[in-house]
Amino acid sequence: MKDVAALAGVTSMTVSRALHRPEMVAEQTRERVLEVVAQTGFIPNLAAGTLSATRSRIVTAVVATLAEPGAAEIVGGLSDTLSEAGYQLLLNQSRFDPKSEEELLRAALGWTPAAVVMSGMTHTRATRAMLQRSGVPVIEMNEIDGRPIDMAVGLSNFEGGRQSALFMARRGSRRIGFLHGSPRHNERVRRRREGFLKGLSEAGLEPDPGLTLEIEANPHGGAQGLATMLQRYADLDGIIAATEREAVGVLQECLRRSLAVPGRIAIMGWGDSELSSEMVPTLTTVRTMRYEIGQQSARVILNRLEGRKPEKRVIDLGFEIIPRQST
Amino acid sequence: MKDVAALAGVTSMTVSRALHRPEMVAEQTRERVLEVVAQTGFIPNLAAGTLSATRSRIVTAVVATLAEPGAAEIVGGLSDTLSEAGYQLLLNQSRFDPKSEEELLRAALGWTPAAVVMSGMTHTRATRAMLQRSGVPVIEMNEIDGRPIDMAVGLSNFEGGRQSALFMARRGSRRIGFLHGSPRHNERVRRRREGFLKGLSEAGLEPDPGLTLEIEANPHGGAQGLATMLQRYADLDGIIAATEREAVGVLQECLRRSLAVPGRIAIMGWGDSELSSEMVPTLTTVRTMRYEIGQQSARVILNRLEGRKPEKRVIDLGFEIIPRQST
DNA sequence: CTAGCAGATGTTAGCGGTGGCATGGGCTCG
DNA sequence: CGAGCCCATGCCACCGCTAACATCTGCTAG
Repeated sequence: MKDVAALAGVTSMTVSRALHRPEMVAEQTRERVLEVVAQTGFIPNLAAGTLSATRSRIVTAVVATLAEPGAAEIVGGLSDTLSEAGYQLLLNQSRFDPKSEEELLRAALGWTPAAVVMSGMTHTRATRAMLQRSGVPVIEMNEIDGRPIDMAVGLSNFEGGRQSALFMARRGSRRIGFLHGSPRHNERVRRRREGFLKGLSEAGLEPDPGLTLEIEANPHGGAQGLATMLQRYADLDGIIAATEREAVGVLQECLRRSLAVPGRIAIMGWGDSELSSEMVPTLTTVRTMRYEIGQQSARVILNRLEGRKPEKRVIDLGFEIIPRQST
Repeated sequence: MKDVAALAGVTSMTVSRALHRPEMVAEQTRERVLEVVAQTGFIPNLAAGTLSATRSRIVTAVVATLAEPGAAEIVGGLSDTLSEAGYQLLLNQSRFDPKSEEELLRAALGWTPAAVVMSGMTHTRATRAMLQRSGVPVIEMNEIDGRPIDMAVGLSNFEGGRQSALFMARRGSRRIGFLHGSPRHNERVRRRREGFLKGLSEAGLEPDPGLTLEIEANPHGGAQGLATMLQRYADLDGIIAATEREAVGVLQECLRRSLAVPGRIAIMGWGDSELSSEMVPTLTTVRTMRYEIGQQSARVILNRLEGRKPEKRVIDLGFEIIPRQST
C-alpha cells in the first residue's frame, strides 16, 4: 500500500480511504489513487485489515460432508449469497464427527470469522462453550427442533417424518417402511424417524420399530433395504426412503422384482431434485428447501452483522410433499 | 496471548513458542503454558500470524458451481486432504463466469493464500496476470489438454470423448448422439465434444455435427435430448450423455417410448457414481476420479509448500469406461 | 576460579493496514 | 481583513503475533 501511495503522491492512509471511504477523499485524488491501484494490481492485505477490525469478512461453515445429498446445495446457497455481500466462505467437513467438528472450528475461529455456520445440532460440550465464549453469531442449519446455540434455519424433521407417514397412510398404505441413513451423530435422521413412528400411530397403524431400517446412503442401499423389509413384512405396501437417490434404488428393485408401483408398493423419497420428476413412474417426494436454507442462513448473518433489527432466532423454511405417480 | 503469558508467568514470545515450536521451550514451562491455554480457551489469531509469515494457511478454491455433479466430490477431496494438513479451504463459486471468477479471486488473494485452485482452464487475461504476479501456486483441475498457468490435475476430456465414441462404435452402434451441457466458458465440454467427433470419424462413422446436442444439465434435459435426436435421426442407435443423471433421464425416456436398451438404443453416461450400477438396466459409464482429483490437487499443493521436489506440472488421473448392460 | 558455551527466555522491531487526532489550506462571513 | 470553520490529508500508535537478536543462568572444562 505504501508503494501505491508513493506512486500516487499521497500517504498510505489516503490510499486506504480511497479504497474504503471514497467519500472522504477528493475526487481528483481518489481517481489518481484508483488508477495506480488498477495499474499495479495492488490487492490489499485482508489479514492486516482484520487485525485492526477485530472481525474478518470470513464466514466459517462446517458441514458433515459435501457428498451428502443436499449439503452441496446448501453450501452453494450460502456461498452465493455471502460472496455477493463481499464475505468469503471458509468450508470444512466434519465427516459426522463432533470431535472433528470441534477441532475444525477451533482452527477456523483463529480467523476471527464474522459468523459460524454448522449443519445439525449435535456438537460437543466444548464446541458450545467455545462458540459462546467467542461471541460470534452462530447458525445451525437443517434442523429446528432442538435448542439452538444462537440461531437456527431449517425445518422440523420430526414434523416431516410425521407428515410423510400420514401422507402414505392417507393414500392407502397399511404397512409402511422407513429407510434412513446412519443416526449416529445425526439428530436429523433420529427426529425424522421418531416423527415417522408418531405419524404411524396417529394414522392408527402399528408403530413397529422394525418398520424402520438403517441403510447405506446410496441407491444400492435403497434396493437392499427394500429387500430386507419385504423379508420382514410380506405385506409391505409402502416405502419412505431417506433421499431421492435411495428412492430411485427402491424403485429399481421393484422393477427387478416386478412389483407394481404404486399398485403393489408405494414409494416416497426425501429431498426433491430433478431426478424424481423424471423417473418412470415419477416419484412422490418431500421437498426441502436446500438452496434456500443456505441462502437464508447467509441473509440472517448479514442482517445481524449490519446491525439490523434482530431476526427471529429460529427460521422454519418448512417442507412440501409433492405427490406424483409413485404413491 | 499476552494474557495467557501473564497467567503462565512468561512473555508472549514463550507462549508462541510453546504452541508452535514446543522443542524450544523447557518441558515444565511448556506444560504450564499449555495448561493455561486449555483453561482459558485461548485461540491464536491467525490473521496476526499471517502478517508475519507472508503466506497464510488458507487455500482458495473457485469452482463453477457446487451444484454441478462432481464438483462437490472434488471439493470434498480437496477439503479433507487440506484440513488433515492444517490448511483451510476458502470456497467460491464463479457460476461459469470468468469475470466473476476474476473478482472472487481478487478478493481471495487478499488473504495471501498458500495456493489457488480452480476448475477448468477458461480464465480472463487479467486473472492470469494477477495470479502470475502474485506468485501463488495455482492448480487447474479437471482438464489437462490446455496450457496450465502453473499446474494441472485432471484428465483429457478430448481423449475421453474420443474413447467413448470408439467404445460405442465397437459395441455396434452406427448412429451415435452426444448430449452435452453448455459449452460456454466450459472448455471441458468443448474438448469432449471434439474428441467425440474425432472418435466417430476414426471409427469410420460420419462425424456429423448434428449428432451433438446441447441440453439442459438435468435428467429432463437428457430425456428431451433423446427426443430431439430421434427426430433428427430415425436410425439413432446410441446415446452418450454428459452426466450420470442425464443418462438416467435418457433411460427413462426410452422406457416411456418402449425403446429396448440396449437392443434398440445403447446408452452411456459420463461420471460414475452409485446410480448407474443400480439402474435397470445398469448403465455403462465413463468413470472419472473426482474425489481423487481433489485429493491429488491438495497433495500437489502440500508437496510444493513443503518444498519437496517439484511434481510434474500436469497430472493425468485418467478415466475408465465401465461397461454395463446398457451398451 | 573463570572463560566459554548451551539452553531457556526476554526484548525489539516490524508484518500491512486503520482509527483518531493533528495539521494545513482555502473559503465564508461579519 | 481577520476569525472561524471545513474539508482533505498526514502522522502516530496500535491491532496480535513472530523472526532475529540479546540476555541471563547454570554448567563444563581447563
